[in-house]
Amino acid sequence: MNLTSRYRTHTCGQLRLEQAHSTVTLSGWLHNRRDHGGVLFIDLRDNYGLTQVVVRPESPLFQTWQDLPRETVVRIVGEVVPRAQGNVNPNLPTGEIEVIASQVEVLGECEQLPFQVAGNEKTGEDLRLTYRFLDLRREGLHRNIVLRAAIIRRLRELMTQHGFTEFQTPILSAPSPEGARDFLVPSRLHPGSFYALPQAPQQFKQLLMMSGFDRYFQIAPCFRDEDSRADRSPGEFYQLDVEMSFVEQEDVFGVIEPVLTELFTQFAQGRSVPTPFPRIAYRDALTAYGTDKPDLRADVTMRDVTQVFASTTFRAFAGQHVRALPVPGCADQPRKFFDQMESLAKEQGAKGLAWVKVEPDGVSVTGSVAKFLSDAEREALLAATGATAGTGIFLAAGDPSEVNTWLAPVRVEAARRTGAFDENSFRFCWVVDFPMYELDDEGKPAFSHNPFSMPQGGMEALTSKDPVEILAWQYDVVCNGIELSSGAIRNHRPDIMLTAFQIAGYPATEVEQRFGGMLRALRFGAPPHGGIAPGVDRIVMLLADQPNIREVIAFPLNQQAQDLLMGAPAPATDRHLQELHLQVKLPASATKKDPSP
RNA sequence: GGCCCUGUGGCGCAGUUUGGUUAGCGCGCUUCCCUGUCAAGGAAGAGGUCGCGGGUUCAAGUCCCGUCAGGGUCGCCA
Repeated sequence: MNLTSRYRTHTCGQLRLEQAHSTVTLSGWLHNRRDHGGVLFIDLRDNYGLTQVVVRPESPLFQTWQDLPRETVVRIVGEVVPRAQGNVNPNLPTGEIEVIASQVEVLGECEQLPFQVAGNEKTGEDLRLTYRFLDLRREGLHRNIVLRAAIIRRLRELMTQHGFTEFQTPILSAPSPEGARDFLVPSRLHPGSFYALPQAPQQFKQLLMMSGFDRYFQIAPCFRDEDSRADRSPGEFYQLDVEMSFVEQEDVFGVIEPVLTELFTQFAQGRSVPTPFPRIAYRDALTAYGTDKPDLRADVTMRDVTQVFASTTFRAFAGQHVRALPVPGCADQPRKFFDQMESLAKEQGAKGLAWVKVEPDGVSVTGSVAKFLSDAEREALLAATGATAGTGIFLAAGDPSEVNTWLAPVRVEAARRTGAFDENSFRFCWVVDFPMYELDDEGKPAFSHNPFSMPQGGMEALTSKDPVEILAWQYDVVCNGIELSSGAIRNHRPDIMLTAFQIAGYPATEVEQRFGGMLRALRFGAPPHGGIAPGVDRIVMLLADQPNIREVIAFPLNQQAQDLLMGAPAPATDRHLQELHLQVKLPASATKKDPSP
């Protein structure tokens, strides 16, 4: 690798004692200046590191250097000298040397900064996004983006080693039949018609399996017009899109689990990656963790204790589904702890959160609902939860579709507070056995997740079972409570697909009309196949230990899906609209901000 | 679309609960001092219609109403 040019003989992270007494040229940004009056220290920064440049008052450059604002881009020529004993900076790779500058040339001037690049001062995110190029110079974000590149490079290597071939699939494509909102692109050649940006290359990768390529992968851009979250960027994201022919569910796991394990171990920086990944059935995940993306770092689980309160006289629990969350080690937790857990549950929509604490005798309990429990209920509750002295038990009662959700954040936070939480590991799991159908508002079966998944049991299950009892060959891989990916063994049999859609209320004619391309391909010799698509941004977010996905994306949109730096989206010019045969009709809400006189 | 939090010099924050003299602090910026710092140190200084509009009051950064903006979250994300 040769990085030298007129502008530099070395990078700012390169010089060591062995280059001492040689003349070098460096270019970079003026990171920081320490002016001692009689001696001036400059930190020069580039992508590779920092080098200390020294200027003395007898130098003709002294005044120039004193006047240069931070973040000015300069080229310097100087002599590398070893630092005196005691002046070595052990925190800096280049800390054993410094450069005595003899020439300086300003390559790029810098105006007053909106925020400081040096250091780790907090800054509002909208300002950071407006000046993203400055933000990206800062150490933390810069490092995240470099890490992202290293992770993606390693993913390519690992996938190639496993026999996968990398593809590119269209960006201008057809609207997705199901799912999130599409981004549409108007067609100039076909007035009134639109392309859609792909929400995922789902159909293309299946078609590639039918084309005989056997193992496909792509670092695939995906576009969804949905609202953002801390772990979900609005508009666009990347996924490691994978598809394999002649496989069953365990064969997909057998490839992806080693890839994720190897990737995470390499970049884990001391954190452990326990294997094998546990397989948790969807229904069990809801019961034990209150969510289908459990954070296994929290070492406590919920229990269904509806039976304990089957004949209770306590009105809040009577006739309800009751879930218990036993949390050991609560003996010393103050009342405030329990109150805070209750507010967590309330944020999820719970009306309240009951709790009791087992006293040192291991038998009696105190707490918000202690006086409402009969002796029999108390004993049954302790037995059902395995609670012993000092265990706090949180209790939520209500509709089965809601109670789990209320306790989910309590489970994680209570574990964190009581030390039953493993901060230093990546805890993966496979969530499996998703239901194929669920009942909609009118009580009719509807696809609960992916309509193109193969039902477990195939045609026989579809024709003989109650739809809500049918499971799909569909799975998620979850790490530390973050859903990295969904995946499935696909339905490659047209007859089974038509029957599956029929159960969800779609007549064959409609399926033929909407998914004709896919059905046609299935009729010309489709291999059994399946795949998965872990989110690249979320992987980087986990490995960079960032709570927000925008910290691992160079140029993310803000929550309103705007690019504050480039000014997108923006109104189209009249010429654009004319070429595309479009007229803009603004909603009332968009015009009221600018009332005409 | 709903809910929660936030909005005070260039940047980050305190002050708002309980209205009351000149709105504080840190960083940055300007000027000066300083020959070994690496978050350099010291002295002085500039910089604010407290997001915007309306209201209550003798008096509003502080209370009330509305509105805008940013973040989080629910819906949504097959």
